[in-house]
Amino acid sequence: MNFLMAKLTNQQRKENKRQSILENAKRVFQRKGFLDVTMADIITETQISRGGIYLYFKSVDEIFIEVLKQRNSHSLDNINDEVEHNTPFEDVFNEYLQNQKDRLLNHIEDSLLRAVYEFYFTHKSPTSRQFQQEQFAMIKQTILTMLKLGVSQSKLDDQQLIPLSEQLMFLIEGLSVLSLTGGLTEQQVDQQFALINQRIPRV
Amino acid sequence: MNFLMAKLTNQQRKENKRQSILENAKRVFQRKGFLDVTMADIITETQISRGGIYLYFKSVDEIFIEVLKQRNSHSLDNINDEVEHNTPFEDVFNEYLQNQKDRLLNHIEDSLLRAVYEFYFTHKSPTSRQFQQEQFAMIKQTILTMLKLGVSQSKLDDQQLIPLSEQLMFLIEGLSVLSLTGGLTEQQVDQQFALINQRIPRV
Amino acid sequence: MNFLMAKLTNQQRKENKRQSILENAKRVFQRKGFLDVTMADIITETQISRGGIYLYFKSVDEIFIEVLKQRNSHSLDNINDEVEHNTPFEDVFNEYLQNQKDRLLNHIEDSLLRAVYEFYFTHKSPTSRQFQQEQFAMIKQTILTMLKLGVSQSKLDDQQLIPLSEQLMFLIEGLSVLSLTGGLTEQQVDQQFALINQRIPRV
Amino acid sequence: MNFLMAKLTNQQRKENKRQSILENAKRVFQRKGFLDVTMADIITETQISRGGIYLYFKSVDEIFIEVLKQRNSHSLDNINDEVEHNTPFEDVFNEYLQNQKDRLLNHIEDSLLRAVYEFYFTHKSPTSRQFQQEQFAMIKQTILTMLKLGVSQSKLDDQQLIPLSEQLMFLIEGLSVLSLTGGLTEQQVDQQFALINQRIPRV
DNA sequence: TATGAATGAGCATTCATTCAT
DNA sequence: AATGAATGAATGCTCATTCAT
Repeated sequence: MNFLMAKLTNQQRKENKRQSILENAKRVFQRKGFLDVTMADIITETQISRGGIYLYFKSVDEIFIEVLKQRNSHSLDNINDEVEHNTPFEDVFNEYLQNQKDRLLNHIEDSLLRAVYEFYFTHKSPTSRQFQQEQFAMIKQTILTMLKLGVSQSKLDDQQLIPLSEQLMFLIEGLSVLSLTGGLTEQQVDQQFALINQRIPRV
Repeated sequence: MNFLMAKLTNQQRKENKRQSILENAKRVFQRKGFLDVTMADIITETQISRGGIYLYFKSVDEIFIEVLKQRNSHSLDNINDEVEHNTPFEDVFNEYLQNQKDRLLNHIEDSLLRAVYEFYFTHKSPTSRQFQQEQFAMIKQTILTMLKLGVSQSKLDDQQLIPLSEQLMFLIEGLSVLSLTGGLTEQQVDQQFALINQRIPRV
Repeated sequence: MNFLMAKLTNQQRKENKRQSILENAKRVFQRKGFLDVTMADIITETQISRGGIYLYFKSVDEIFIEVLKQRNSHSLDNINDEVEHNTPFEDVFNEYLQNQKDRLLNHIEDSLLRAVYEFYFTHKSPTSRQFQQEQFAMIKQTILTMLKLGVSQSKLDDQQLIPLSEQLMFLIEGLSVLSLTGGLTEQQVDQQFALINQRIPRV
Repeated sequence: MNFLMAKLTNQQRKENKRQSILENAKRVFQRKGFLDVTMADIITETQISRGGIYLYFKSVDEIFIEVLKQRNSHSLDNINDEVEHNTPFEDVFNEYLQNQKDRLLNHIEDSLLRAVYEFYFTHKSPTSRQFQQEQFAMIKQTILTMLKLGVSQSKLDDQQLIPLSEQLMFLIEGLSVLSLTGGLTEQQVDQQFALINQRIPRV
C-alpha cells in the first residue's frame, strides 16, 4: 500500500510539474504572442533546466496546443452548466455577449488571441488544420448550445439555428481581428451585438 | 537641360526598378505568406543583388507595406467607377459578394490573405497599427460607398448604414479567418451572404 | 550458512542481470552499429532503469568491450575443438572459408562488424589499442592453429606459416572493409579465396 | 575587357578561398579524424566567420568529400604519368609499394586514413555508398594500370590481372586497418609485400 | 550605383551523467 | 539495490545587415 501510494505521488508530482509548465508558458504566450516565444522564454519563466522541459513536451508547438486545449474546453463547460441548471436564455446569452465584449475591448493584450492567430496562420499541416477546425467547431457548438437552450425554453424559433450560430462566430472572429489592430471601439461592439440581437428569431 | 533630362531618365529607371521589385516580391508573398519570406527569397525572384535591394527598401516589412498599398486602392477605385456610371445597386452589390465568395473559396492560397494576416498579427508598432487601420477603413469605405449608391437610387433606407457596412466587413474578416484554416464550405458562404442580404433595409 | 547462500544467490542474480544487459545490448549494436547507440537505446532494449545500468557498467564503451570479449573467444574455441578431434585439415579450412564468405556476403548488416570498426577507429587510448590488438591476435591465432593442424596431418609445409596466417587475416579485413561499403561481389570473394588456396604450400 | 578581368579575379578569389578552406579543413581531419570534427573546428582553423563557411560548403560532410576527391585523383595521375613515360615496371611497382609502406608505418597519424574510415563506416546512404565505391574503384584502377604497364613491357603475364589487383587492394586495406590500431610492424609489411611480389606472374 | 562576400547573434535539440528518493 | 527526473554543455544552421570594391 505504501508502494502504491508512493507511485501515485510520483505520477501526481509529474502531472503537477506539467501543469506548472503549462501555466508559466501560458503567461509567456499572453505576453509575447506565439511566434516570438522561444524555448528559452518558457525555460526562464518556468525556472526549469534546458533539457528538463523536453521531458514533458517535444516542442513549443506542443506546449501551445496543450495550453489551447485546456482553455477552450472551459467555455463549453460553462455553457453546459447553465443548460443543466436551465438558466434563463436571456441571462446566459447576455452574459456571453458581455464576456466577449469585455474580452474584445479590455483583455486583448493579455489574452491568447494574438498567439492563437499567429499559430493558426503559420501552421498549415493537416494535423494543425484539423486542430484549428476543432477549435472553431467548439466555438460554434458553444453558441449553438446556447441557442438551443432558448428554443427549449420556448424563447426562440428553431429556424436557421446553425447559420445563426455561424454568423455570430464569424462576427466575433472579425471583431477579434480588428481588435488586434487596435481599431475597435466600444460603440462598434455594441452596435454589432445589437444587430445580432435583433436577428435572433424570438417567439 | 541635357543634365535635367538625364536626371529624369535616371529617376524613371529607378522607379521602374522599384516597381519591378514590388511585382516580384508580391508573387513571393502570395506563394509563401509573409513570415517565411526572407530577403534571399525576394532577391532570388527579383534577380537583383543582395546589397542592391537595400538601396530601394530598408526591410522586408517596407516592401510588404508597399505591395499592400498598391493593391488596396484598386477595389475602391472599381466601386467609385460604378457609382459614376450609376450602375444599378443590386448589380454592384451582387458582383461584390460574388467576388468575395470567389476569393474566399477559390483564391485563398494564391492571394495575399495569409501574408496580410501574418503581417498584421506580428506587427504592433504604432506605425503598423495605423497602416492596418487605414486598410480596414478602406474596406469599410468601399462597402459604405456601395450602400450609399443604393440609397441614392432609392433602393435602400439610409438607416444604420455604418453599422451595416461594418457588419459586412467583420463578417468577411471572420469568413477569411476560417477559410485560411481550410474549414469553410460554399454552403456556409452562401448562407451568410443570404442572411446579410435579408438584413439590407430595402425600400 | 543461510547468509552465505543468500549472498551467493545475490551474486548469481547480479551476474544474470549483467548477462541479460550484454545480450540485449548486442542486439542494439548489431542493429545500429556503435556510434549511433546511446545509453537510452540500451536501456530501452534491456527494460532496465536509467540509473540501474550504471550499477553494472560505467559507459557504453565498457558494455561494448564486454560484448566483443564474449564473442571472439567462440571462434578460437571451435577450431581448438576440431584440432582435438583431428578433423581433416581440408574440411576445417574449407568450412572456415565458407563461414567467412557467408559472413561477408550475407550477414554483414546484422553482424557486429560495422560496430567493431566504428569502435576501433574512434578509440585511440592505450587501453583501447591494446584491446584491439588482442582481438586481431586472436584472429591470427585461430588461422595459425588451423594451418598447424594441416602441418601435423602432413598436409602442409611448415614454411612461412605466420606470414600466411597474417596474409589471410589482412585479406579478410580488407574484404570486410569493402563489404561494409556494399561493393563486394560473390565472385570477388571466390577469386580471393581461390588465390589464397593456391598459395597454401601443400605437401 | 576591364570588366571581364575584374570578374575573373572575383571568381579566382572565391576559388582561392575555397581551396584555403579545404587545406585548413584537411589539417583538422588529419588531426582529429572525421567524427570529432565540428564546424567550429574548421572555422577556428580557417579563421573565417561562422556563417561564412556556409557560403562555400553546406556541411562538414561536403567539405570532407571534397578533400577526399582532390586527394585521390593525385595517385592515379602519377601512375598515368609513369605509363606515358614508359618507366620500367619494376621501378614503378617498387616505388608504389615503398610509398604504401611509408604511409602505413610512418604517416598514419597525420594522414586522412582514420578520417576516411570514420566517414565510410558512418555513411550508409546510397550517395555515400557510391562515393565510397568510386574511391575503391580508383585504387583498383591505379594498381591495374601499373600491372598492365608490366604486361605491355613484356615483364608480366596478363593472366588474372583483375583478381591480383583486387588482392593487393584488399591486402592494403587490411594492413591499413591494422596500422590504425597500432599493431603493425615493419617486418609484417615487408613480409606481405614480399609474398605479393612472389605472386606476380613474371614472364 | 551596384555588388555579393562576410559577419555573428540566436535557436532547437540531444545526451551522458548525477543524485534525491 | 534500484529508480528516473533533472541537469546543462555542446552543435548545426539561418538570416538580416554591413561594407569594401
